Amino acid sequence: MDIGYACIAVGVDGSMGSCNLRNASLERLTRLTEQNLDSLERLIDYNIRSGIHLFRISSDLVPFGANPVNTLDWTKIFQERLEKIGEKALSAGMRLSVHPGQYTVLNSPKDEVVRAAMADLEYHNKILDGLGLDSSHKIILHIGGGYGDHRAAMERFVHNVKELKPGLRDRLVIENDQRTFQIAEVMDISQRTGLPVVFDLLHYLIHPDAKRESWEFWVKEAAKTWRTQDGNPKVHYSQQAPGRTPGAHSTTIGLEKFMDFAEKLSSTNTDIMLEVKDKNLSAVKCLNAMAQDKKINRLEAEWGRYKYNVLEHSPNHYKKIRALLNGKNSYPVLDFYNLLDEAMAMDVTSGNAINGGQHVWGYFKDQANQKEKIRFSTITDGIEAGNATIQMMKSFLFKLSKKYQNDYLNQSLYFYLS
DNA sequence: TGACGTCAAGATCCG
DNA sequence: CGGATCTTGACGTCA
Repeated sequence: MDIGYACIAVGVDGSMGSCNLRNASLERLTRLTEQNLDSLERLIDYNIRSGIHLFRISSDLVPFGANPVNTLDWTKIFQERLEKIGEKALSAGMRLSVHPGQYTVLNSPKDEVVRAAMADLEYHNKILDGLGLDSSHKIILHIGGGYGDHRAAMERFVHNVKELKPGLRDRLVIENDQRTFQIAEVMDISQRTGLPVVFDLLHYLIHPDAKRESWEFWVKEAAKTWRTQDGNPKVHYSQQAPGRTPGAHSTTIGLEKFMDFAEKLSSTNTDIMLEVKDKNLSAVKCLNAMAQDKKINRLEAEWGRYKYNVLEHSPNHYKKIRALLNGKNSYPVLDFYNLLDEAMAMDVTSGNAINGGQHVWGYFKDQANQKEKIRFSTITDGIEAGNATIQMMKSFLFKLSKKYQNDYLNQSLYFYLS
């Protein structure tokens, strides 16, 4: 079982640059694509360092990659680059995927929308082809609109899938959505197209099938649709953000619920793609929860990254977690993350923020110059007086961390989470 | 016609 | 002028 996350990672320079249609010159598109490949490689490197073997590549990799305005032969131009990145991921045992969003509608009654969807699928397929990946690296697609007649809409989907070229079709996987096509309908389309099914748990909970079969049932049924050449079955897992509109993803994954889910899958070789705001952070959390080697150093490494965040949220939790990790022979993964999540959900008071900032300042106070010393005390005084912000303090400390090349702080999440 | 979701570019505001 | 904050863009469907 592999556990992964989508598109971007907290603490990694992996953002995808874009531009608007008006100034999408070929020069700009070339430059952006090159920068985005740099970002992709940094993300892959991070995944390898972190033991993450499942990752979704952002659709923004090539700006306007499916738009006629982009006439770049980018798979040729960046062929070497793509192959190098693909090889790196493959040799680390990584499984990659892409996921066109809600606006890629293959079953539209409008010809031009279908053509655009096909172009978009071609674009996504070119990413995976360019990276040199086989058909176990998937393109996950929703069915599309209902148009007041699901039967006809499903018929159009089945018909249009058959129009796709074989190399692309071999990569395609279909997913249940939270609005229109529930899992039983998607399974029906799978029967008629041979496409494997990604079961999305949260979509199912919001929009279940008419017979209300259990999710355990559907996970098993969906797993049967995956052939050998498709690789391991895959599910999407997310949790509802409390008090937000149904389907909104939670900021982080609650571990008890996740472990209940994952333990029921553990014998099936199913991969779990997390959809959650804190991305890689939850992936590492869930990997640690399911780890075979229950070594405390996993949690200690996490603590090293989170400790100053915890301190600025709650000194009390900071103490509790330190005490928890003193028992060197145990592996209190659930207690650890429960305390961590509880702390991170608390409001940051200015007093606690300054306290946290002063701990971090401790790394620099001997090497800092006079101007920097004055600046730090001006900011901390200013926070109490109301004319400086916690953000100002943290971005100043971030500058110092980079300037003085503090490796321990540079891998900390202190500068990336508020 | 706007809401939906997502991210970053672009625009504007602030001291 | 630099940094923080708001708005826009790109996509298609549906109320």
